[in-house]
Amino acid sequence: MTTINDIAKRANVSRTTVSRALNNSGYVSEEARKRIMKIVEETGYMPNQSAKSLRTKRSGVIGVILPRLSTETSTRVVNGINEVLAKEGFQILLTDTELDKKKEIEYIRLLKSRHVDGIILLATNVNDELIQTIRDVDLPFLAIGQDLPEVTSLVYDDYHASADLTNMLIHKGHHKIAFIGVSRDDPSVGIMREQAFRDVMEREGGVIKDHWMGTGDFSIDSGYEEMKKILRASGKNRPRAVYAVTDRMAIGAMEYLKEQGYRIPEDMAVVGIGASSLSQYVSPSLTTIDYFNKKAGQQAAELLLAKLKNEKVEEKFELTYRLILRDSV
Amino acid sequence: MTTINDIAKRANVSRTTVSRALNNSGYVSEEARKRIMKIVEETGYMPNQSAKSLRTKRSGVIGVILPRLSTETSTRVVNGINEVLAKEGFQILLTDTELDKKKEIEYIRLLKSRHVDGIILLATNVNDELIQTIRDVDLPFLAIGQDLPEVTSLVYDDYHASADLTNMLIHKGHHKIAFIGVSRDDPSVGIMREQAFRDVMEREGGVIKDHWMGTGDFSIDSGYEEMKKILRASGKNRPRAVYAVTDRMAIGAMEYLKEQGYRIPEDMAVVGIGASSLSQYVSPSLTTIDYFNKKAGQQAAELLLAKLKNEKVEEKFELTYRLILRDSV
DNA sequence: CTGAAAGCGCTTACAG
DNA sequence: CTGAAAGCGCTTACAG
Repeated sequence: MTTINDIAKRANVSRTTVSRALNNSGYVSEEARKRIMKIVEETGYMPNQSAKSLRTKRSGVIGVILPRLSTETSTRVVNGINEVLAKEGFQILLTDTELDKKKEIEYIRLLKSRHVDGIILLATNVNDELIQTIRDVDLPFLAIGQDLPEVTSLVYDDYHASADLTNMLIHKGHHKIAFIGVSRDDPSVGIMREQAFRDVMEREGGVIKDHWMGTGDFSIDSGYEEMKKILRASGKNRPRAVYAVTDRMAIGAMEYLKEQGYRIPEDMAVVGIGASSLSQYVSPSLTTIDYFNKKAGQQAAELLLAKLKNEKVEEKFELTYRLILRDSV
Repeated sequence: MTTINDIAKRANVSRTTVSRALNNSGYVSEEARKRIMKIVEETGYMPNQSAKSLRTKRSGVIGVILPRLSTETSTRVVNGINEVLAKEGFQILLTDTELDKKKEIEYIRLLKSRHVDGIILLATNVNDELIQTIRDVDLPFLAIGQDLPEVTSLVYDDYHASADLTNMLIHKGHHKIAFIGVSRDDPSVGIMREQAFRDVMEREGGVIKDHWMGTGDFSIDSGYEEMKKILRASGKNRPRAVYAVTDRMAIGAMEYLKEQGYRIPEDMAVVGIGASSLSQYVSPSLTTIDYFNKKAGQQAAELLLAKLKNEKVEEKFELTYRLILRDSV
């Protein structure tokens, strides 16, 4: 492997000068610069980033922590992050917690030791140890999806999105709405979306029944199972709509309903959140909410870059959303 | 940031000993080890990976080069890679070429300069400069999806998969089959799948017409457009089935067909390749081929790990596939 | 405009 | 069992 010393020798200058030429720092005579660049070209020399990083304390790498690598939401966000970061010459070091909270903390530390310049976390929960760890590593940090105290956070407007969706259902004439949520460990999805649902239902005179409330785990299967449970527990008095807090669960619910011969939306309306590509092509197409995940990723990357440049950045950002009315309602 | 020197000082030993304790290399008295580990715990010390990597020439990072971050295929493969690698303590440095061939080469070099221990490339084409670059960087290397000469390659069995699919169509009574392929720059998808189609059609007495052959770009839209073109060019003599080389294009084709009032599969059968989740939930569900992408990623990671351990590894691996018969045929 | 020297935080022969 | 020293490949005051 060619090093800066090899280049220096061949160009008859010190490695100091090579470094300056390469980084456009300080004065280098045009002559020397040309000689150096020519040799760099010829040899295909690339500076050793570990050495550089050891010296400068910057690595050109941003750590990204995902709850799951294989969901469309994650992919879109990472896509947005990467688009912005790649343009600035940054690379992404990717980690996947597989929804294990311990790993979130572990990876934050690990990324620090790998000298990443900053971290973006797609957050799924909020807890003290997490906050503490983020404070400890003292790196430019950005959270997406949850409001982490004292951490720059980009949050989806879960409350209003959920409220809008519920309202829409009610104004379409549905007062009996089943709800498939997720664990309350996830404040954004598990608490905010449910709270908005309850608030609107109460305000608008909707009917909430305990056995119409299910709790899934984000998977299509869990949507299917919860729908089954809800219908079985309902007897004659059935809901006329079901609101699942994610598209995948909504699609699972639809599967069960179709199997049981329900017509959607005539017998039962279905809505989800996420605007997955699945939601568009499933039949009937699913009414859902688009959170513009890619844009969230882009914005997160831009904010992180601003932080790297020591620009002042606000602590909280609320993202926009859009209701997509389709055939399932 | 705590360094090995801080730990050494506090433990009253040299940093040599700390290093030995941390890496379980050489002798360290039980006493010293305990003292060191306690302090490591307390301080949450993590070795600086840049320094380590500079010294040892290993980084614990594997570079992954994707053609597109936002496709299900890529995601599944990366998922498989990550599952295996994370277990062994490796991280993934992710790069996305956005289907730009130049970037493939650029990123290989870049990853080398970042001291990755190995590279996995989801290959989309084969060209001399690429092969040359791979040879130049001289790193443990693995290609998935294309057969790269002299590079360890994991390839899908595109020929037989495509042949099986075509055969199945013919045995269902379809002799007039339209085909939506992609550019021949991509040998696996653009050449092999088409070749098998042509071979089987010829052998089995199928009807191939030039204006029934379209070329898309992997996108849903292109499937839609190619289907439109094909039907418009066909006049009265229409195909009775369409084989798109990817699920997304097949789904685009389905969209157009449905819009035009075709019944699927009665008026027109549709098949794709990829076993995307879309293919399962679209209506009617799409007959397709499952390439077990996640498993491919796992196997790639395992082979790379074997190479890192200097184990001998064969040069070519053919992956298996599975035909999934569903309602679109 | 240029270079010698120090130092980033590790590991690893080598010597004891 | 332990430590001093060298060195990985860079950058950056400092001096000229």
